Amino acid sequence: MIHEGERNQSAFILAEGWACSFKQLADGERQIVDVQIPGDFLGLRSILFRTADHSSEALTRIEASEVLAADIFDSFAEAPRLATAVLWAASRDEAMVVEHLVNLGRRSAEMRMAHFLLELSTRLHLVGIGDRTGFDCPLTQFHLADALGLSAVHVNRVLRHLREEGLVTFQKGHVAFDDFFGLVALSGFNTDYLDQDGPLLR
Amino acid sequence: MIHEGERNQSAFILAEGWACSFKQLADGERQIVDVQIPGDFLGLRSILFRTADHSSEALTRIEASEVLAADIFDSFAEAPRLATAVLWAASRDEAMVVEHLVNLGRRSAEMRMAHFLLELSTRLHLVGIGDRTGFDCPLTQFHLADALGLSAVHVNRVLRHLREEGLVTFQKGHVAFDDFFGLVALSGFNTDYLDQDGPLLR
DNA sequence: CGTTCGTTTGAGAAACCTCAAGGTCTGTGG
DNA sequence: CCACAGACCTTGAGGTTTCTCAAACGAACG
Repeated sequence: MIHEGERNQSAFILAEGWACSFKQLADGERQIVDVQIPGDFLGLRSILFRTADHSSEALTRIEASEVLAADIFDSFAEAPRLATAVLWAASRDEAMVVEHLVNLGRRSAEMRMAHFLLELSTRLHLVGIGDRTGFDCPLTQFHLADALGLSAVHVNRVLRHLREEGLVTFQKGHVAFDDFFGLVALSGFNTDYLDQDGPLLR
Repeated sequence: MIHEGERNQSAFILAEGWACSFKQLADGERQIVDVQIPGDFLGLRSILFRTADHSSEALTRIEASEVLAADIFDSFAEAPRLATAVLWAASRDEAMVVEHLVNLGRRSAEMRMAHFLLELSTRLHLVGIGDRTGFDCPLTQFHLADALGLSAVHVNRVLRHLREEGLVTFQKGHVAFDDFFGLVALSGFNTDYLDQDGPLLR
């Protein structure tokens, strides 16, 4: 959908399915920057920049509406509030990346996993998918490894440990929260960076 | 200047000096998200969100001009291109955070350090400070540790090793590149995410 | 019925951390 | 001028986390 280094890319709004954005390193390693779920903007940075600085990939079959760069810029002239709204969306995106940065920089593997699953759950809940008991998740352990800066082997051990501790069970594409608040306590998860109730439109 | 959790914060444009934005964890650990140098926007996210999701701190004596949220939003109505420019600035900001994320997730301590110093050098050069031989830098090893997700002790060892390898010398507030291209090769540094030559204004 | 993809487990190694102790430099008050 | 405090840097020793390599297992699929 979006390829790092290519020019004149489009942005999309994801209507159905999951995708992820990532950066690939020269040695073949990759870092997943964010996961997109229905309702999310996809590739906004790649239209503002001449060349895309990241890649995107579908994780499931997806439905998305293309958003042309020209349409966005034109709309700013007609509806300034829309500019504020788009800026807000970009900022919320950045806030999530920042939280992921904190995750990688200052939390242990288990805290990272707990935090990641809780963020996903919260975001999915906002668009009406899943609940506090769990959610369906198409990510493999390899995806989790690339997102959390871990090896796939270690991801497996971390998941086993969280399961044995009675906190969360991630098997066969389903995340089941066995102790939601235990997970929150473990990870130090705080929804402030997600719970913004929309752009300030005066 | 900006405090996580507080409301109705202002944004600034840094005219002189250095600052950094960071997030503090419950256990006292902190993660530096980004360093701001002259010319950088500071706290844009904290005016779009009702409450600031991060804190900022001055690293030197600084001079900055306050930018009122209302002024920004009002200007969108009068000059739609300004909206595009601000959105572009926010996106460049995000691109840097993304690159830091890759740094923490997929690079070794030495590559992180090399990448970080090269990014700083490149950004400083863009505003006319420092050159390929080095630059003055007010960051302590504690700051580097908080930025790179390492312990201060390990930062010290990494710096020593890079110095012994003849790559870079960071002492007494000055970074001296002993082998600029060796550092670039080590870190896999690529300026694409910084070199955007300004917003696309048609 | 073999292949592929994802998961699971073990064993040993590497990277990084914590604790602890000194060292250097700078500013400050006596 | 000297003693002292505080901030920062440096080094050692030992411990923990996470990685790599290797092997095997199960489910899905042609």
